[in-house]
Amino acid sequence: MARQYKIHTTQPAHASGIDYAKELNPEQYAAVSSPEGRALVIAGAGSGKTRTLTFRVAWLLDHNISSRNILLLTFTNKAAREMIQRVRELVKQDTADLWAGTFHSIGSRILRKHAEEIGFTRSFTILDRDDQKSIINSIVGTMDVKKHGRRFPKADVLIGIISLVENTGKSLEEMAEDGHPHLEDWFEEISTIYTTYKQKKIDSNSMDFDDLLVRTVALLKERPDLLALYQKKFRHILVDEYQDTNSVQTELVELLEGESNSLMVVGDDAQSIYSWRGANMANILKFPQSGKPCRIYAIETNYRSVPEILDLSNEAIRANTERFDKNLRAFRPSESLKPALVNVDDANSQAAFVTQRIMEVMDEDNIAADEIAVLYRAHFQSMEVQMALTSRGIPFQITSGLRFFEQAHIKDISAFLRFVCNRRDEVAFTRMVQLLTGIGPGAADKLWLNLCNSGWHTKEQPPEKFSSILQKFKVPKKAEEDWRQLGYILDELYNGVAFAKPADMIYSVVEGFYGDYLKSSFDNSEQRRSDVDKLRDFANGFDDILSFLEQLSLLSNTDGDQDGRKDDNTPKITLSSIHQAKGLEWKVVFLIGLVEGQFPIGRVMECPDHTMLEEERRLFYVGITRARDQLYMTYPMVNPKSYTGEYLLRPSRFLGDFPQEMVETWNASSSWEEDDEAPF
DNA sequence: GTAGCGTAGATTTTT
DNA sequence: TCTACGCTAC
Repeated sequence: MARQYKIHTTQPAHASGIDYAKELNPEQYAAVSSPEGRALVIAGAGSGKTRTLTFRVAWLLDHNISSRNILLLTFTNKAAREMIQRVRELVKQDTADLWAGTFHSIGSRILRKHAEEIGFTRSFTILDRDDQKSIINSIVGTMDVKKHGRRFPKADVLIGIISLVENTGKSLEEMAEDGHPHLEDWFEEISTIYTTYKQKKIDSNSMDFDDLLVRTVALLKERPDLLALYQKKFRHILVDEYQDTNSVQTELVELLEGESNSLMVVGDDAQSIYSWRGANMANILKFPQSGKPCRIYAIETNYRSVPEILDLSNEAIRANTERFDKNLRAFRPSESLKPALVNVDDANSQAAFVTQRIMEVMDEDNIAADEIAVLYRAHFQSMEVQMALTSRGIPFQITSGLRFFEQAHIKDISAFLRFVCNRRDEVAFTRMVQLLTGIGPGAADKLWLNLCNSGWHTKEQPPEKFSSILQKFKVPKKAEEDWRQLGYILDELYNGVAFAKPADMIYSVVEGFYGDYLKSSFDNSEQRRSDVDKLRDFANGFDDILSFLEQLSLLSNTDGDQDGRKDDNTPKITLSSIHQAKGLEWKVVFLIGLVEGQFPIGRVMECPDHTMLEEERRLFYVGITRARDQLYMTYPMVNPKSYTGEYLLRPSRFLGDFPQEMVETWNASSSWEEDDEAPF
């Protein structure tokens, strides 16, 4: 009898030991194991997009791709960090060589390396919105635009126009032709401001966010040798949230892709919500039509939401015309609990409803506070909810417009550090010296002019001590003592040879000057003081002042809570704009303020075509799909403090996009005895 | 030219 | 609620 001998046909095990076919569903597996070349992954909401991307990185590492040959582009720094973290847990391999981050941070990284070659220094400053604003305002101040009689656009508007020009690659003229109302009347002036602004950035060795993209692209285009270098490096490029890329970002990606590199883009056209920042959904819709062969993978199994919520979201987005047709299938079983459509009297009763329901859900369903979110179109809609939660003592965190790193006191302190590193940083200098009593905008400008005329900052070597430099300049009598003190502080930050450590710099500034300033200038100085201490804690993680400053300007607030302002571990309700909620999920979600004029926001109605309305609808879709188990959609019926005179509100048109039997209607009216206000 | 105070006016979304 | 601006007194 013949002997039975079995040959094991198992594949050679991956170094990581991951069984990909088992860990992933067939849709995900197909994408993860895609061969080299171009690939488009359309991953619906809650379908495990991040999981797919992290496994893709692991897969590459398992197939002998070195981590230094991978570039991972994400929408936020936080997303990049989390993905790297998960990859590291998957494969026990060093991933330090892997480049991962936002387009802006990658751009910044490349530009730092080659700054000298394009007329900047390594220590160039990154300008945030606030910095841009002061530059623009100072330019506008030198022009006389008042005499024309008509109101000249505000700095914010001007920045918006300039940014759109940079991010779309269009010229000002083209923008004007596209019917930008602000541009028509003031074309000459805006054009001058634009040119001056660009020059000012160069003079002050500074770049704004747009420069980080535009200049990177320009550098790679002008320098084929560098381009070849980076193309050789990034054999595999992965891009997350591709639906929210703008044309400059696409250009950068395609440059790096070159002829032979692999490019995988992941996204969901239904979640494209950043067109106001120049994002172009056509980038993902037309990705397969570039002429290069492209594989397309669709991931349509939703693991997040119960069918009742998922079906609603599918219906809600259907009214849009511009989209890949897809239908997400629910993995989870039905809970037979329909999403609630709640009408309330006004914003106050809306807040009362949300608060009361939150307490019930926490109590009865035993759901933790950090599993609950209140989402809205715009931050002002959350005011009443904030107050209601506060008065009931329910802890919440809000990812609001005022971001940690952009608060005045944080920016004041970083102005000192910025100036010491980049002596051409006019914004930092003028901000810093205006903190001194007796020096206002006028004196600050004059001082800067004198400094520039002395030619001091062009002398890189040997650097004189700051105190002796400052001594040469006359300041108003009132400011003389502070001025001397400023010199001493700056000497502590930079002693003529080396920079102090970031945390020590902050200490010097606070002890030497800013601590007293805080006390005398703000009524909530203790709060601000503790923010400053948090900033110092954050700085403790850095040895190098340049990378500290870079992080300071590149981290957004959603990133920041991980680093800068982690205070305690009590679970908290989340209050967030829908934009900032992208990519996140909660068991219970409240979508509030669903009325015409607020959501969709008023101005989209003026727009002749449907593109803006469709984007609002996608935003609504993103909101719905954040919910796992319970969804409450509320709409107030009156707005007593309306500025526009619209007293009666109408429910959002989006609430009519789905069959009404998909939701349960709630009438939440307040009972008088509990109300503070009498009916008369 | 600056500081301090009062009032009107405003609110989309952010790397 | 907060902020940006203009007015007034130094």
